[in-house]
Formats: sequence, structure tokens, C-alpha cells
Amino acid sequence: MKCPLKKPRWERRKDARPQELLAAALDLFVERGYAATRLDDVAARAGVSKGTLYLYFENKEELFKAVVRENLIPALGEAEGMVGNYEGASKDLFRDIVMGWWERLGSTRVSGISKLMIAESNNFPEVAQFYRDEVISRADAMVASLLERGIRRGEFRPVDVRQATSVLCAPMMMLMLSQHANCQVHAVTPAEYLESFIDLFLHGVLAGPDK
Amino acid sequence: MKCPLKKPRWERRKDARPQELLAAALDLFVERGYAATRLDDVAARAGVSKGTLYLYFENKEELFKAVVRENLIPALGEAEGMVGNYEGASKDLFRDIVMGWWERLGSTRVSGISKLMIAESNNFPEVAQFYRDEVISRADAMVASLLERGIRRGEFRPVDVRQATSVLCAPMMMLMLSQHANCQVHAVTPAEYLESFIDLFLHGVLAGPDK
Amino acid sequence: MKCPLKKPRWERRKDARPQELLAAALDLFVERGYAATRLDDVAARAGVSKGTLYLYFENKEELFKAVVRENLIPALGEAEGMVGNYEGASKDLFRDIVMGWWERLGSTRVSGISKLMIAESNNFPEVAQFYRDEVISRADAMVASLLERGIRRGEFRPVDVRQATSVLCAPMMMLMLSQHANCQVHAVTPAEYLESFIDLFLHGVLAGPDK
Amino acid sequence: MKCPLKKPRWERRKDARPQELLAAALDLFVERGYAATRLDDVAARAGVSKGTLYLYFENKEELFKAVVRENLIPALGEAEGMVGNYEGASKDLFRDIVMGWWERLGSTRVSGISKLMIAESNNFPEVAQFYRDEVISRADAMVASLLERGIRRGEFRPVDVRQATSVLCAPMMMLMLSQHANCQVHAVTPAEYLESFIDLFLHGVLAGPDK
DNA sequence: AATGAATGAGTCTTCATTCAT
DNA sequence: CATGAATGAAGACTCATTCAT
Repeated sequence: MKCPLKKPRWERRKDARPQELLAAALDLFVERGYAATRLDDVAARAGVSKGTLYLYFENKEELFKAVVRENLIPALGEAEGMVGNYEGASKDLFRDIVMGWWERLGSTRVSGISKLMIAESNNFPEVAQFYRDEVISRADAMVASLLERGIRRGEFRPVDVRQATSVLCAPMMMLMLSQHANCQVHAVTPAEYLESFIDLFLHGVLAGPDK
Repeated sequence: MKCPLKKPRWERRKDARPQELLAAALDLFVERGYAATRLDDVAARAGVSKGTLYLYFENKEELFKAVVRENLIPALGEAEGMVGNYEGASKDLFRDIVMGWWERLGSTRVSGISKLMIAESNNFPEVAQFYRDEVISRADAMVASLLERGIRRGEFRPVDVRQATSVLCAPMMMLMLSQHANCQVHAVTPAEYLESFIDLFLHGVLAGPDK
Repeated sequence: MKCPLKKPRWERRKDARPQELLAAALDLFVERGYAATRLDDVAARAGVSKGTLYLYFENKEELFKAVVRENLIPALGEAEGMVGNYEGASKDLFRDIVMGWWERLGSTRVSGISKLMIAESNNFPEVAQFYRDEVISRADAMVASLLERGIRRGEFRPVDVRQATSVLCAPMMMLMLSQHANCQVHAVTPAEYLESFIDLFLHGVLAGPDK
Repeated sequence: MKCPLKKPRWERRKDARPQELLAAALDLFVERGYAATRLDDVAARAGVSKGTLYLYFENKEELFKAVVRENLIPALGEAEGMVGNYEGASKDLFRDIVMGWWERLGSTRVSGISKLMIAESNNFPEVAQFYRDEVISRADAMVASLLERGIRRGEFRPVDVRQATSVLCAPMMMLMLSQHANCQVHAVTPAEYLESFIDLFLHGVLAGPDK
């Protein structure tokens, strides 16, 4: 007779395991960075033993790549789709992209991956290469096409797109970073920050007549 | 028999030692980050042995604090002085501050400290506390007073100062970060970036009539 | 409902399983040695799962013993029979034994087991004991009886049999070893080596008159 | 006042350390093989901590190479010198080389390195390459030149030198192996074995008239 | 003041074996 | 019978810090 009270040494969770491990890994990568994240801790947080991690991911690097693929790539695809198919004013598209990014990534723990990459890309060149190829270059292209659309339609000033893309992305990057770094003085809420950002980006800081 | 009057030929270097160690430490902290910097390497780059490091600095953390004090604090003081005593248009003060920061810090390896702090402040809370108290809060106050001056004099729109400070600092932070992170696609030079930044910050992105 | 009369289509393989596992195990033991052979790999090469291995063999040690029983013991019996029943000149028996050993074992991957035992017997005392009892002592006795036959019949010089057995087996062992070790400089083919061996063993190296 | 009874955490032994470590490493490599030797154990046997090992040797492979350089290379040089300068009968040179090898290497724990290489060269290709280049090829050349000398002077039969070198080295290799492998049935002492070997090698096994 | 030898806890990774299904 | 998920002990290597000289 089976005794339903006896706890098995482990529970078979084949299908759920990778997701659980990826979630635990995301938490710790974001919290501690790449190098400082111990795989032991990832396993423990997912409720499995160290060895189990290696059943699903070849090593630390592959685990990290899987975290990026799971969490960043899909959102990127959506943004690309939105920019490609939008049918409204470019300033509205801009706001929608910013706000969509904020809800989908910026405000979640996923944004910590940006911090991690900036922090440690020098120490892990292969991870950096992967990230540039799969994330950064696609995100840049997406923002650039947004700006080009605005200029083409006469809604934006004809600024240099490459440069403006960089400047434009910077505050968004920083907002992600500031949420995960304890070296900021948090005097401003993200919502306030975003409003200021959109306002400043669209109108500049100069008072009307002086411009 | 020891003759205390005879100066050994390395006497002169005694006072230079801490400087040499700080220079070596700055290089490596910037290049690799806090955790990944080995004190062995710092000592080797300064041409001394590992043990010597501990004669001048209690431990890794104190070494890092000394690097910050040596490299960041003086420049902050200068900027504070400039904002307090400026006698021209605010948009020129803004440009002078940005360009002065760029020459004095942003374009030098010191800017790597920003990356380091953002990256690792979570893992080293005491270092983070020190950095917030000694650097971030003073820099924020300085920029805020710059904006207040522009608004007070009617040169800037009456934006929310706290928020605008954050948004304004973001691209400057990012420019520092991007110089030390291999995860950016470097399509834009710092000079171009800064011009775009000043232009966008002053005028916004919208085309004239639409505003 | 189970129907005990219907033969499932994999039934036939049931009996073949141990053989497939033993073949895979032989390959890997020979290629990598005892400790370095992973049971995972054995199972994979046999096309079954790791767990299945444990249905047929209690553990790694028993698997290895089974490999030895399967591959070495039968050939030993044949050689013993040949020495016992031979009806020709002892130098021909010697050549037949050497060549038979070469074809049956020496030139096949089975010879890798000798390397393995020499290499790792110290680390696995129980395996070593088994091998001495089941293989080495029987092979020694077989060669000794060959020499004794030659001496008894006046065909061989009356050398010390125990000693000559050891010296005689050495080049055969070495030929087996050299086929599985990458630390030899393979200047000589096995065929050449065997001819030289038989020639030197029968006649010695000294030129005629000097002897 | 210094208390001479207080035991220091460690003793400064800079000059002696490498030798002590090499001796410990030789012991364990010979006893257990390359892969099965734990660097922890090497350090412990030398009376130091794990980390100390890494002050003197970059990693396991370099430690092993150092063991080979320390223990095998010098003896090889001596043998080469003896063959080059010998002034007597070749059969005496042969005996001297064999006996010198026996005293200098064969009978010592150094001979265990041969076992190790044969056993594990497949699993550690770079170690194998080093060993072939630095040891095997030189030893082979030395033995070959010995045989050539005998043949040139009419003392040895004009056998094929390459082949005979291989066959000749085999029993010496085996004698080394058998001392370190527990899979042999030790019925013969090394002295007896060597005498038989020299006798058989010089005269062959066949009875006089029959040859 | 300066050295650098020594330490040992910490981290990634491997693999024989177990066992619920 | 067969599977393969899970375990956990073990081993190579690193590095901040200490301390005898």
C-alpha cells in the first residue's frame, strides 16, 4: 500500500524545471551580477540540487543566454512589430514604445540584465558578443526606424538618426540601471522620470521665445 | 650600525607609493570591476608586492574608497564652484559644465568608476553607501542648482527640477558607461553624442510648427 | 488487459541487450580506461538509458568483470587446449600460440583491457584481484607449460621456466599496450614486431661465432 | 620576548619547496595515476596547503611535466653519454645500459611514470605529446644507436634496428610496469627477470644444435 | 618599510548511483 | 522492463588576507 505521506527525495517536474531554473537564474543574475551569481544558489532557489542545473544547461554561460532568450528576445520582437505597423502620429508611437517597453521590461526585474551586461561585458567577451548580436543591435535598429519614420513624415526635426538613437536610449537605459543599482539617490519615481523624459525629448528644455 | 641621517636612495619614492598604487588600482578597477580586480594585479602594476599594498590600505574596500577620493571628489568641488559663481547665460553654463565634466572625468578612465558602482553596488553595500554620500548626492545637488538658476533667470522652462536632473544626468552617465562596456554598438563618437545631447536637451526633438 | 501470449516486437532484443551493453562497455573501457569511462556514455553507445545499465549489471565493477568474462576467458581456454594437445615441434607451437593470440586478442580492441588493468589495478583492488585470479594466472600457466614442453622434448634450452615465461610474455604485453597508448613512437608495425620477436626469442641477438 | 615554542602557521621553505612538492607529486602520480591524483593530496603529502602548490606550478599538467623533467631527463642524458663514449664489447655495453637503467630508474618509483603514460596518454593528449617529444623519442634513439654499434662492430647479428629496438625495450618497459601494477603474478624477482632477459636477448631460446 | 610565501574558504563542473514513474 | 530526472560528494583552481622575515 502506498503511503501518500512519504515525501519523495525529489519530485519529477521535467516540463516545469527549465522555467523554474530560468526564473531563479534571472533573479540572481539581476540581483548579484553574472560573476557573483553562484550556480549553487540558482539551484537552491529553484528547489533543486546543483547537479540538476547541469541537466538543463551546459554551463553558466548557456544558462545566462537562455535567460536572455527567454526574457528579452520576445519583447524585442513585439516592439519591432509595433514600429513596423503603427498607424498614428510618431510622437504617439514614441510614447507607446516607451511605455510598452516600460511595462514589458523596464519596470520588471528583466531590466537588471542591462546592468549586468554593462557591468561585466568586459570580463566575459563571449557573453558580450552574444548580447550585442541578439539584443543591442536589434534594439538600436528598432529605435532608429522609429526616428526615421518621424522624420520621413515631417513630424520630427531631421536630426542625425544614429546619434539621436544613442541619446534617446540613454535615459531609458539609465532608468533600468537605476532600479538595480544602490548607488543612485532615488529622488524621482520612474513615472515622473518617464514623463520628464518624454517631455524633454519632444520639446527640449529651452523656454519658448528664446529658442 | 644604522645612520638615521643618511637618506637611502628610495626615500623619495616613499611618498609617491600611495599615488602609484592608486593609479594602478584605478586602472584595474575600471577595466575589470571591483570584485574581478585582484590585489595581486594592482600590486604588480604598481611594481610592488602584494604585502606592500596592505601597508597603505587596510583592505580592498579602503583602497577603492581612496581611489574615489583621489579621482572624483576634487572634480566635483570644481564643478560646484563653477555653478555657484558663473556669470553668463545658463545655456552656456550648461554647456560649460557638460564639456568640463567631459574633459575632466567623462573622457578619462575615471568614468569607469561609474560603471563599477552601478554594476556592483548591490554586492558591496558599504562601498555603495560611501559612494552615494560622497559622490552621487553632491553631483545631483550641483546639477539641480544649475537648472534652478536657469529657471530662476527665465532662461529654462519651469520644469520639475528633481525629475529633470535625473533625466539630464542619464545621457552623461550612459556616455561614461558606454565607453567602458563592450555591449554597446559604437556607432556614435562621444563628440557627436554630446552635441546631440546638448541640442536635444535644449530644443527637444519636435519640429517647429508642431510644438 | 495484458495478453501474455502476444510477443511484443522488441522481445527478441531482450536477450541481446547484455551483449550490446558489453560491446559498448568494451569500446569505452579500452578507449578511455576504467575510471574515465562514464556509464552514461556506455549506455548511450548501446542505445539505452543509464538506468537500463543497472538492470543488467549491479555497478561499474560488475560491468567490467562481465566484459572480461565475455572477451578474455574463452580465448584463454582455447590456447590452453592447443598447448595441451599439440603434436608438432615446440617452435611451431610457439609460433602458433603467438600468432593465434595475435589474431584472437592481440590485434583486437580486447587487448586494451591489458592496458587498463596495468594502468588502474592499483586504484581498484577488487577488480585487480579478479583479473589476477581469472586471467593472469591462467595465461602464465599456459605459457609455462609451453616452455616446459619444449625443454622436456629437448627442443628448447633448459632455461628457468618461471623467469622465461615472464620475459616471453613481456613483448606480447607491450605490443598490446603500444596499440592503445599514444606515448609510443610507432616506428614498427605489429607484423614486423612479431617477426622480430619470434626470431629474437628463438635465436638471440648474438652473431654466430661469438656465442 | 620571542617565544620559541610557538609554532608558526607555516614555515618559510622557499628553496626546498619545489623539490618537496615534486617528490610528493611523483609518489602520488606513480601510485594512483595522473587523473586519480588529487592535488590536495600532493599538497598534503608535502605538508603544505592546496594553494601553495599553485605558487610553484601553474596547474596539474605543469606539475607533471616538472616531475618528468626532474626525474627522467637527467638519466636519459647519462645513458646517451654512455652509449656515445663506450670503449668495450657491445654485449657489455648492453649489460651496462640495462643495469644502469635498472639502478637509476627501473627499480625506483620513477619507473611508475611509464605506467602512467601508457595508461593515460589517450586521455591527456598534450601530456602525451610532451612525453613523446622529451622522453620516448630520445630513449628510442639511444637504444637504436646501441644496436647499431653492435652490428657495425660485427658483434651483433645484422637485425633490423628499428624492430629490434622495439622488441628490446618491451621487456624493460614491462619490468617497470609490473612493479607498479597489481595485476601481475609476481613469481619472478626483478634480478632474475633481468638475467633471463639479457641471456635470452643475447642467445635466444633454441637449443644449440637445432639452431 | 617591504617582501612574498602560505593559507583555506569558495566556485564551477563531473559522474556513479538511486528511484519514481 | 525501461526510463531519465535527481542527487551530492568530489576535484581543479582562485584570491583576499596574514605574517615571518
